[in-house]
Amino acid sequence: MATQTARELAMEETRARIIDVARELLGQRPDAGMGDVAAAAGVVRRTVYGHFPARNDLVRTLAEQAAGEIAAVLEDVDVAETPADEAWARFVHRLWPLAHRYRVLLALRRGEYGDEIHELLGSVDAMLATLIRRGQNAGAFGTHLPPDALGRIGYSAVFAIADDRHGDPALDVRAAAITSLLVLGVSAERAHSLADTSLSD
Amino acid sequence: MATQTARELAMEETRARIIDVARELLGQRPDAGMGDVAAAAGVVRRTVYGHFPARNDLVRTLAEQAAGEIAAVLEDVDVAETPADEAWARFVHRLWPLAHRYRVLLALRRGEYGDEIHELLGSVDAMLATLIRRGQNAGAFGTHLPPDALGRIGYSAVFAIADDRHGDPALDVRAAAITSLLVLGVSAERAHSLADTSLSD
DNA sequence: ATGTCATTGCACACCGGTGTGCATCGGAAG
DNA sequence: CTTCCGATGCACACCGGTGTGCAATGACAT
Repeated sequence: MATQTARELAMEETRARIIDVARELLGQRPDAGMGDVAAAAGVVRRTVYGHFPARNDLVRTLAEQAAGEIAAVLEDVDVAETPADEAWARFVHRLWPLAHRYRVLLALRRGEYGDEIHELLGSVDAMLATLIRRGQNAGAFGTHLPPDALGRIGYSAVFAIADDRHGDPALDVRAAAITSLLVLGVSAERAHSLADTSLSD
Repeated sequence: MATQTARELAMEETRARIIDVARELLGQRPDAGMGDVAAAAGVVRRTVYGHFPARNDLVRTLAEQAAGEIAAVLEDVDVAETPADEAWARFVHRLWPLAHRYRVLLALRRGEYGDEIHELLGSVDAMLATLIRRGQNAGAFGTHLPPDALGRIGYSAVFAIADDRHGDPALDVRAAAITSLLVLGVSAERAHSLADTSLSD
């Protein structure tokens, strides 16, 4: 019902491929140019401009996708019935593949592409802070930092580990879950237990 | 015995001022140009090139200073007699002013200025890993990550907090110490105790 | 007083990335 | 078969930053 003609399909496929390689390429080299993106997508520079009039439009699309996916995961995981620390553990496990997929977020987060785009991540931060606050009120998380900061730091720990480790994914995600839980003030025992039980989820 | 003439002194003063503002400016905006640096130093662009033939020379100087100062602190603090976790707490307290001074390090660390400069930070990483390994062997730190990675992540946590918090320095450094100790697998009680006793040091 | 030399204030050439214009091709749509 | 239209391959202008060249200035050294 949405699209029909093989033409439109092929066009969307091209656009999708551009987005894919851009996410990958800008993740590794945030200052890559439109020419690099085009080459990686097996397309001519001019064609990229056909889909994205300006570089910023491309980046914004990436940011929107990332923020959307992460927000969806967070919303899905942060239900009032589950303890906050368990919700966080689940969050990290489901965030993990995205953390690699959206290495661009590292660049986005530090505002490398301007404020407009940086603010797209704002809603994620807000949701994160809410979860953290809930955990602090329940005594599950520490209060060595206010909720919003604790959320950002815990979140950045996950990305830092994703950026650092490139071994067995199963081992790495476990390390990320444990470490980020420790950041939030969860005890080592509880952190290990959560990381293990969330694996079988 | 080193330098005498007022001329040479004034020149060194100019050079020092350029370095100072460059550290500050590139810390906030890593992509600032030589023109920006010059303007901030109250000098003409051409003069900056007089002291630093290429932009990279300026950045390298900054990186060398930063690596040197941090290595000095680390060497000073990591003595075999003190428990590793206490050494870390002291390290964070003395690193804290530098973390603000050398916000450039954030950019350096992610290799934004090329590999050559990135490697200047290598010795710091190595010293960090040694300290962590000592702590792990003594049971003071966790083993959820290998020593080198744990060192980098703990270190990056400190910088992440420095980047995030800009309130009361005394409170912020305490939060940074506690949080980074938690990352290393130190218990919350011990972390708080270390953060407090290191304050009176 | 004379010379030295860091700094100045231009001038430039160069480069790489951006974004646009336009004629062209070729396959799908009608 | 003709029309449509996305992709191509050029062209180009523009911009901002880099690094250099050089004459002029003026403070300091001798």
